[in-house]
Amino acid sequence: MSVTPRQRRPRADGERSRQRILQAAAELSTVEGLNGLSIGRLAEHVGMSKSGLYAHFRSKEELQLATVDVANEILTAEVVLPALEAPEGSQRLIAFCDTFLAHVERRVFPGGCFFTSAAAELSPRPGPVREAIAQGYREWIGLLGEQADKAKELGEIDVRAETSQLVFELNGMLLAANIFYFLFDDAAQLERARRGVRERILNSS
Amino acid sequence: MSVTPRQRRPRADGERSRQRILQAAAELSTVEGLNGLSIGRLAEHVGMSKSGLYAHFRSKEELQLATVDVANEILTAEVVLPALEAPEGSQRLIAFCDTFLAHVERRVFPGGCFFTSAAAELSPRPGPVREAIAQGYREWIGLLGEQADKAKELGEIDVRAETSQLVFELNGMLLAANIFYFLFDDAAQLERARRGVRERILNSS
DNA sequence: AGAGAATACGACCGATCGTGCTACTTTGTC
DNA sequence: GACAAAGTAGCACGATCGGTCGTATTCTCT
Repeated sequence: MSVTPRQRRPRADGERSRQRILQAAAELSTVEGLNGLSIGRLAEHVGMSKSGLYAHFRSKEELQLATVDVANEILTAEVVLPALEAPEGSQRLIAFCDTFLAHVERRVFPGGCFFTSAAAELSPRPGPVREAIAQGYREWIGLLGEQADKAKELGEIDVRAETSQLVFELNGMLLAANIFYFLFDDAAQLERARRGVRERILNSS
Repeated sequence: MSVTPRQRRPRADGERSRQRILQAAAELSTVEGLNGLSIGRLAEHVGMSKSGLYAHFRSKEELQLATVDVANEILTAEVVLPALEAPEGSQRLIAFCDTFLAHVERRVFPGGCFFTSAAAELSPRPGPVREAIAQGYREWIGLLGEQADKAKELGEIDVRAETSQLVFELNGMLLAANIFYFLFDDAAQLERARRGVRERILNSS
């Protein structure tokens, strides 16, 4: 029969180290890239030895997958949760976009949205890490879609508007704002997204 | 006084090699990344030795800058020129977007638009290479802006519409289509962009 | 308090990184 | 046809890559 693998409880200090590592990995990889970030530099950055790092992750890929997970948690805390204060429907839809752009501007990640840079880097490279990124993006798209549908129910936007199309366009503005904000070092890009989001939603009503 | 350095013409075969190298570099870097692409793999891919490759470029950065240049030329040939057949104004504006999306779908670059992936990778990394990418993008944005302005003159779109805002949103759709097309392996993303572009322009009239 | 797992380290592995140097072949110019 | 420059390969360098191993320390559970 299947045996319970008798997993050992991790130690408290180990869990703290693990978290420090993953936090740093999520931040650094928005600048260096998920693949470009090397174990050595990461270890040095958190003040550990490479081999000490390997006590927590058996391979670089396992580290990358865990990094995607904590990046997701950070995004939830910094972008999703704050937007839940807005009432459901188009207001919350706008709030999601605003909190997203705010987290870019506040440099929660030094190189912009983690999923944006990871998706751009890994989208042409099939494998488990790309799948994890894709899954994260699907959830985000789902969140936006939910509120778009809710907005239809509430009569805030036309029921004939196609949700997937609307969400695609909103996401496009967020993507462009994120990349061009850093490429041109120009905050006006964020402002254009904020304005575009509002007009696009208003135009669907 | 200053002496004319009596430069010799480069050899024809050398120029051919150089071109082969840069063509391969432009293609490979959309998958591996401009930084992730190593001299060794590139040399192997074009069937040369690393040192043979290095006769053409004094450093990796010089290779990257030259790669941006040829990528620009490829984009001009594959995206810009074909769109010039469309009449100026909103039609050519749409044509630019269509030929862009077509070049993504036709896999002119195996990992999607060169400038998109390069911008995502290098936008948080200041330096000459990022500046070259930014300059390339400025030219592209300029092209779109020209046609938007022309469309205003022709009365095809409302003169009160802000060109920079319109171009930003169009570009966002192209960006999103490019990345999500590869991330989700889903051609519907391209279709959404084609539709979104048309509706966005129509909505400005 | 003692046992044993979890954590962390330093040393080390083979491979590959970007980059020089040297030598040989090929080619354009006078 | 001579000669210099351009092109290419071979080889080697110091650094770093992802990863392993043996060992010492520290926490946690009984």
